[in-house]
Amino acid sequence: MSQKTLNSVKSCGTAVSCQDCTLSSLCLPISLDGHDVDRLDAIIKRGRPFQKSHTIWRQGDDFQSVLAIRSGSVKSFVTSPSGEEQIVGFHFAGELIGLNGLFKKKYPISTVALETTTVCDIPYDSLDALADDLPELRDQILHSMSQEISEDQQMMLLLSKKTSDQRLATFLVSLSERFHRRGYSATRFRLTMSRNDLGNFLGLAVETISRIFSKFQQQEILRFIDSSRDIELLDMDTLYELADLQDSVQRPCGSKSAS
Amino acid sequence: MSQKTLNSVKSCGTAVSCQDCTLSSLCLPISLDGHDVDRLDAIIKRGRPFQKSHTIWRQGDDFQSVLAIRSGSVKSFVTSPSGEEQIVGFHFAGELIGLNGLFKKKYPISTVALETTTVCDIPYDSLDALADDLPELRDQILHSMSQEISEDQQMMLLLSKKTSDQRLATFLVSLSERFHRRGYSATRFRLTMSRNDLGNFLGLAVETISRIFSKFQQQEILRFIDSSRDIELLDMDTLYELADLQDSVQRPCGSKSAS
DNA sequence: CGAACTTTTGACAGGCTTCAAGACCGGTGG
DNA sequence: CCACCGGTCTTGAAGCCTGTCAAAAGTTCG
Repeated sequence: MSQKTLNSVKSCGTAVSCQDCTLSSLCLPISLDGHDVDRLDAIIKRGRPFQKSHTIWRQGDDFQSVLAIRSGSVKSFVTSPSGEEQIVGFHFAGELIGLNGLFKKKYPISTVALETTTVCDIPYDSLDALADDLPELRDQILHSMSQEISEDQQMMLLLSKKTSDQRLATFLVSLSERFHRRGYSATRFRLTMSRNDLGNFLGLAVETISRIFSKFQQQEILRFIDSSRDIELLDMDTLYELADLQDSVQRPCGSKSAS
Repeated sequence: MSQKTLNSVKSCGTAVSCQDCTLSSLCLPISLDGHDVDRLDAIIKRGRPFQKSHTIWRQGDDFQSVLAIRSGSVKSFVTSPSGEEQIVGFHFAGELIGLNGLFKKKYPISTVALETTTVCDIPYDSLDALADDLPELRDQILHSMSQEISEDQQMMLLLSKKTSDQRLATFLVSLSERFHRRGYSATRFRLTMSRNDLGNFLGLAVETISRIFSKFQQQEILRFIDSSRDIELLDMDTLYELADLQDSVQRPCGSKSAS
């Protein structure tokens, strides 16, 4: 295994500083000079890991801080008054969560750990004060929120217009690109969420997810390795064709067969 | 008609200033003192109205400005590579559009006028410069984007989990609250979008929309006045029950029958 | 007043959900 | 080490909600 595997954030013990953190270029890719990083470093708290299924915050909780995920993964969901839940996103190492709580000072969504997950805690008060002085940080926050809006709108298109096959293909391709961008394999990774979560997120029944995975395996579009959670994507061309995705960045693995 | 009607923005000729505009409290509800309003006023351009079906900007166009809608209404949609369109929002007088273009400096969605529509044009360069000095304006922008995220996530829940009846009820209740908040009638308004647009937005076929409207009329939940675009909501209780909405603000018209 | 478009209504079909049952998996304790 | 147990995942059969196709009725506007 020459590829680094997920969830192995190098030397991220409680004592490590932002400057030394392997995620620094991911979680806050802003052009802070040494002094600024120190200031950010000073306000960040590093707590103990969250266990699988732990609720990190609940919809309606008072907004306290933004979290940078250092390892592990989480799901975020909204709950309707009648109790129906809709997963609106999965987040992995190197991603920032909780930003949209700063409007109304309450978290608008619940967030739960999908596996053992470690985070950096950035208390809002300090972040707010720091942002006043740092235009780059403000831009970074705007950037994150803007991107979230675009992603959510792509999800609306998916939920409104795509067939079940296309939905699953879109999801896999998106995950693939996301992992690739962070330096992990684009074709082989672990699905840390259950089939249930996947179905919920994609607007499909669990059984449908399962059936499509079976079909995709038959068609040799993908395969599972050992468990039903470790996946290898075999036919990216077909997946991309099905996904009909906005060219987010660029196809990570090879060019399309013809072009 | 004691109620003011939609699209009648009092004395909003090309010469009116922000200070005198009847929308000022809506489009930029920020605590600017007189001097600041003058500065904002100076950078705003008031163009001629857009005609129905006019494309205000297209997905991928260079980001130039944010628009405040003074009268009329628009639809915004994303387009997938294969050409499928998904309407992601409708916007009415007093609302700000185009904000999420400031990430990537391109508009991520297309926007088209649903009827004759007038706007105030706020060029980005000047807005950006102004925002540097005005924390309130920055907060307002963050606030808008944060709200958009929450709304989009509610739409994901709708598209993923709700039946066609619930979707239409949710839409009507949302519109009702939106109009009410802006001082218009909560029970009687004009649907400026076509059944087609409505179906597209709600993830349903045009025919389904039409059928549900017919059913709702039979059940005396609503009725149409003169045309198929002018609607009156008769049974808000049933609509709210169907909608299963997050208590956005508060029921505008009367309390629920029991409580 | 007619052409083009929007809206409505009906009949039918299909994709996905629901219901049900069995297989598989991971963790625990004897 | 292996049997057991709860949960997850898979697979099959049946049914329903909504989409599709088709045509008529209504609306808009030159």
